[in-house]
Amino acid sequence: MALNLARGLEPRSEGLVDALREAILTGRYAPGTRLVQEELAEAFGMSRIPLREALRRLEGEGLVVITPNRGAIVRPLAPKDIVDLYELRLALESLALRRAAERFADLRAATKQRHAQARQAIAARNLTALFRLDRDFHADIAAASDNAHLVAALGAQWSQIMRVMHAYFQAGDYPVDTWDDHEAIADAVAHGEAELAVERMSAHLTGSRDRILATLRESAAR
Amino acid sequence: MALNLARGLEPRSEGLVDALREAILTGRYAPGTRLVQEELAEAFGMSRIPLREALRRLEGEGLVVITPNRGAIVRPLAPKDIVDLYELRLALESLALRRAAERFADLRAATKQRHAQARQAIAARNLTALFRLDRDFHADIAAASDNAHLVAALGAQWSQIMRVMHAYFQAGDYPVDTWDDHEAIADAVAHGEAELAVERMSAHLTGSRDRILATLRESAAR
DNA sequence: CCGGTCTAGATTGTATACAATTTTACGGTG
DNA sequence: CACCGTAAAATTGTATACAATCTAGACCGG
Repeated sequence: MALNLARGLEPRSEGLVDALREAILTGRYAPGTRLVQEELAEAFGMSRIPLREALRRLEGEGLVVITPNRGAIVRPLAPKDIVDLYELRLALESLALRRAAERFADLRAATKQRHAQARQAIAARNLTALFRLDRDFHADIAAASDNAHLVAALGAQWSQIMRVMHAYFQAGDYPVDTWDDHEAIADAVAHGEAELAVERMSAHLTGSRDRILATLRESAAR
Repeated sequence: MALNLARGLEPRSEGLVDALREAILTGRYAPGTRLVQEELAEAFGMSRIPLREALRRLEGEGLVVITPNRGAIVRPLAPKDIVDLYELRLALESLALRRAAERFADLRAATKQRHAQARQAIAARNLTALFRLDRDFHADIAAASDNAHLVAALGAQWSQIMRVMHAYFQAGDYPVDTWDDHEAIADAVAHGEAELAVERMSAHLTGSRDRILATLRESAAR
């Protein structure tokens, strides 16, 4: 009975959903990629039954599109999707910021720490770490809203955006001033200045969105 | 060549997801209800394989909670969930209204027509029809926003609220002034007065939310 | 009576096998 | 060469069977 703890005790499909989601979010399965059941089942070392269940789960999350009798693909994302997603996201983040500012949530220390870690990650060209640090900031704000459904909605939105970024970004593309923006937003929240925080978030997201759109156009042109 | 529109030709799990979702949304399976696979498979006339896939799909949509080796239940909803959902919903509806007002979307005729149909439904004590008419108004606004992701987010939110209402409402509980509110909102949108529309929506939703919370408390007390 | 085993039944998890459908490859025809 | 039918291969859909796990109740010692 060696390492049965990691996998042996829980159903196969449990870890599988996370593994598949991770692979889709990190772009290992890029938008539009066909997900052939037997290949995946082989790759993850199980039969097609739990695999199919995992695909249905991800279909429900909006990460996968399943067409009857024709199989599953990673949900494609058009430029219009990016625009729509960011529009939606600003509304969600604004709500989160207002709720966080109401209770004077103080994320300044954590944000500052992430800023330092980000410098290291940039030096090391560690794109994955940068994404994670970025996500953590926004997740902290969402959590500070104390609204589980808002957290879920923001999480779903982040997943979609993340897929494009991982698919088309290089380490150099990551905007340097991200972390300054974050600190400015955390400051406003800590002082209870919700509308200032929202304004800063709006600028932050617009910049981020336009950079993604530009990168997407570049990739399409090549 | 041949049109494969026929229902009989598509996989069993397709119609199944819709049937199960419908049953959950209409409260036939109320929040907290255990969903035993063999029972359901029997009821829908198929084996557990497609049924399990449907449950996973609904899990991804947030309507069902699956615990490993212990089965699925209809996701429970606490009063706090209602509050959070309405807070989220107002943010989403506001965004939709602003986008709809930008393009002076004119929903007045459709809204007026639904008002008339609602009168009949009230007279006939047809609660299901009332819910559908209510949903159609909000779905129209969402559609007018021309943002597919916003539509999806609003749809998910509506599903959650709908479950509580179906579970605890009687026909008499449905607020009469709903349809006047809708017409007032449609008027503001048609005139491009976004902020007025938002203000009216806010009042509309607050009233709706408080009525649900009151009904919920009543049910709990009994 | 209380709290703790322990076993039988109920229920979930998944591999296998096969049916249904789509895709691909191919040879004939104009 | 393009255009079809058509059969083979690939792929998806699902029923069955069995293993793994949980649940409920009987039983027992305290």
